[in-house]
Amino acid sequence: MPHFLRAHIQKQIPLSNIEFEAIFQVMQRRYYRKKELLLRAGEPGDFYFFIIRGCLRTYTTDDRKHEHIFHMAFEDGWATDLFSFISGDAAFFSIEALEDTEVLCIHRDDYEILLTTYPKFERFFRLLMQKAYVASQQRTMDIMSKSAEKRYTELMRSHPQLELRVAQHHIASFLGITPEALSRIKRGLIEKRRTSI
Amino acid sequence: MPHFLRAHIQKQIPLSNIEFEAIFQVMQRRYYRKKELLLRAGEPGDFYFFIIRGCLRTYTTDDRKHEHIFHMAFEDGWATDLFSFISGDAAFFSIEALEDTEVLCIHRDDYEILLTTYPKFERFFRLLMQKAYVASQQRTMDIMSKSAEKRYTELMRSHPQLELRVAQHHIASFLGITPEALSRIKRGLIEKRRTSI
DNA sequence: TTGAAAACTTGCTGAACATCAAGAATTCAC
DNA sequence: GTGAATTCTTGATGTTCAGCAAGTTTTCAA
Repeated sequence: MPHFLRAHIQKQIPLSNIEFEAIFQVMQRRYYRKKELLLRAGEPGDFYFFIIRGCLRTYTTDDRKHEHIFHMAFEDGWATDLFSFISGDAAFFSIEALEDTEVLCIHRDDYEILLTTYPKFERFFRLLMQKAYVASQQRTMDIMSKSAEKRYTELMRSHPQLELRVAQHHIASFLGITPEALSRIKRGLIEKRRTSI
Repeated sequence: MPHFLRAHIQKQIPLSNIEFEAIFQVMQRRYYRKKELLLRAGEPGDFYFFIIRGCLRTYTTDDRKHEHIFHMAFEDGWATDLFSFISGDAAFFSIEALEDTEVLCIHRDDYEILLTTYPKFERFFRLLMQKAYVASQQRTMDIMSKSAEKRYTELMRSHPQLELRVAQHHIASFLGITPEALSRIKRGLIEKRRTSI
């Protein structure tokens, strides 16, 4: 599996063998079963997870026991509670495997050492953070300015594989609506298509 | 004004004179009048703005001509359309001065050169991105899981200075609601306090 | 394979907030 | 200082989506 990580990093920056060895040595390989938690809200989120195979959801549970999915990640993606990862404080998010999932994970301490030792990784993670921040911005603005139906159709267009791999109530949670609302939106879209043909 | 920027950076990382000179040399000082645009959506966002004095709002205008504020920044804060800044593509956000504002701004090209030349700045901006991303995460989750009233009271608690410097309809837009809705929320809170005393 | 659990759908009702319109208060430019 | 523009408030009404309950379909584990 090392080559997956290497290929992933080299999409952003060139990497020498020495540098790759440095990161690969501190990344632990782990396996999680479907429905298993990688992180429980309230506990410290000590690891940054890189997904080799499978799927993770990052979510919160509010005071009314309702879950809200912030992020879903697949192969070649990353997941963590970033606040907890950088501070060591209690995590706000939980992370759950939506499929049997294989990850490489790096501990906060190793991350700090790696980045101060190798400027290349400082650069790599700066680029990663920039992209994640841009994606989060876009998500915030979508929720503020677009209807649930529009968010759903755009998500299906940009990530058609989601429907195949993720339960509908998780997609609803990611969109910020209830499963019932999503069910009705889908019916509405089918109606629309039927009457316009 | 150099010392403002230097103090700001040194909150995160130590800085030599040479390094500070390197960044200060490529940061242009600019002044904007209240209501003036620093960036217009659709044009490329070539600069990253550091605020010395004043206040900026970063917002979008949707297809129904409604504005949605993504971010407000004050002294010691940064503002840009990050996607446009890193890609050179058309900006999604506009940026407007809410007060007479004085900034130091760095051009995309200088930013790239600075970060590849000085790993310290790679680190500084990595830390800046991390914090911005965490804040954006929190904002997304607040909008998804909290009522407008709760978001308002929490915002006033965490940023009491906002009410003094920013028009109420801008606060409403930042909260993701209409000015009318915020006006009613405020009345409701006063009612609550009155009846509970 | 089958029974239980989970996921999805549907109808009904309600809450939160948007929209529109109009008046009151405040701010701003000259 | 004064009129115009902007901002804030309030009321009436509408839309979107949440909440709840019950039925159906699908998935999963023994």
